[in-house]
Amino acid sequence: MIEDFPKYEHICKENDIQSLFAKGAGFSCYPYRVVYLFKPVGDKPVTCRLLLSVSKKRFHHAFKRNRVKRLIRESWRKNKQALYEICERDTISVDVALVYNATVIHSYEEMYRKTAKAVHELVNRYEKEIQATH
RNA sequence: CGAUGAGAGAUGACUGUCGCGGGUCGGGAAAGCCGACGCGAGGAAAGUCGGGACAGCGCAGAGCACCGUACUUCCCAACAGGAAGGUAUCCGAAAGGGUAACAGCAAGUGCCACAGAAAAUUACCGCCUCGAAAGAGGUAAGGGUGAAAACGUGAGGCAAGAGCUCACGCGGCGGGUGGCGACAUACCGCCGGGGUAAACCUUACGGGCUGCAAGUCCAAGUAUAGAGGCAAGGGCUUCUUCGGAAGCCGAACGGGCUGCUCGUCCGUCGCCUCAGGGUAGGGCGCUUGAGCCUGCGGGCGACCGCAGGUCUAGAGAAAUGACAGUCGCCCCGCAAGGGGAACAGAAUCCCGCUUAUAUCUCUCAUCGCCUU
RNA sequence: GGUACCUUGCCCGAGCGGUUAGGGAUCGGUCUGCAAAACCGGGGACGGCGGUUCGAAUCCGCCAGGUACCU
Repeated sequence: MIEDFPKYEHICKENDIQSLFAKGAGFSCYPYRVVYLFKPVGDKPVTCRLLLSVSKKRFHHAFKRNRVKRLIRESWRKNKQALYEICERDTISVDVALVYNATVIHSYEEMYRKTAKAVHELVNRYEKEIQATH
């Protein structure tokens, strides 16, 4: 059970972000808008990368945006294991963007449940896509 | 002990588990590997309002424009910052304290709505003189208008009046005296003034422009804008075999000298050689500095000097977090217990200012009460 | 991160120290069988807080909100 969140799991490159939002599929799962893109692993190990977005429009103060992003990161690293299991099984990588759409800051406990739900939903959608292609 | 005012400071502590960003060390051929140690948000990190450091560009020179500052002396790298004073004004019974864009409308120009006769060389009702009257002249005390009406009060004086004269008061200029100075003045002489400079402006002093997305290096890679050489010499239109030719217009045109002018310098068509733009990626800039702490000395003070100690974030779509517990702090409750903790997140770095802030601590001043 | 600028009714938009123009929209009326057009009339605003001034939308500070540019 690995619960870390190292640098290579961040999406930083401009090109990666553009291709994720251009090609990726998405769904809403309050308080998130989830955008994801499965892609072949290439020469690197299986990786589930994450992009966070908390808009200045919804939170004017920088310390509130930081707070939300830290809570999401914390809950993501605790919940990403389910996603890794299916990726390891099919040897495929995935880029995920979580856009925070709520206008209030939830407690950590609640945030944990919401993120678990979003990851669960993402896994379900992937399984359906796999079944459809077969 | 309490109240009021001013100033200074703090911005919870510790333990465990998991996680993040830098650093150092060890292992490893290397890794998105393993391990150890240590560091990791603020007083405002904010606004970007001043001032610097630093960097690039520019800089023969002169003038103008533009911008900033504005009581004095001192401090500071510098400032629109600070200290000590002066003056004005406000609060207070007093002690004392707060506030001030605080140079000049007695240099010039402009403006002063409505009302009013008149808003600056004024004269409506008045008052006085002359005149039969119409009117002419003198005058600015009183009335009325207005935010503001040609120093205020009293006396003398006069036809009536008026700084016309005198006393006191306000103010200006010159001199004396005191103070480094702003300035003060129960001193002397001369003078009499509407307001407005956050109106133009005047005076004095100061100011190159742009900002780390500054700038610079690397690998990859080529546009033609850079450099050099040969050489050539303006612009427009038409034709063209793309070499050039013809016609017309003008004595040039374009650019640099960071807004303008003078002045001054450079370039112009084509060919060859060198060099190597933007975008995306990585490195440097990037944290040792007008640094912090302690002690001693100097100064009313801001601050300065000396000695010793110390290293205290450095990211890059951007780390500094989550959970649990214990002890402090505040609130509710007799108690068990329950609840709460403001404003707010570094982005090149400093010094200030401004704005947002819960709670606590300390110092000083004044007043009140109690005890000795 | 840095640098310039803007804010006047529901919307657009003049105003540069002296009662905040005008147009569109809206509401009421006239006209019409009803509406549109036309005509008449009404309500409604200087982003906020201070300062200068007799007087501030205007001049000067400080906040708030918004826009553009630099990569």
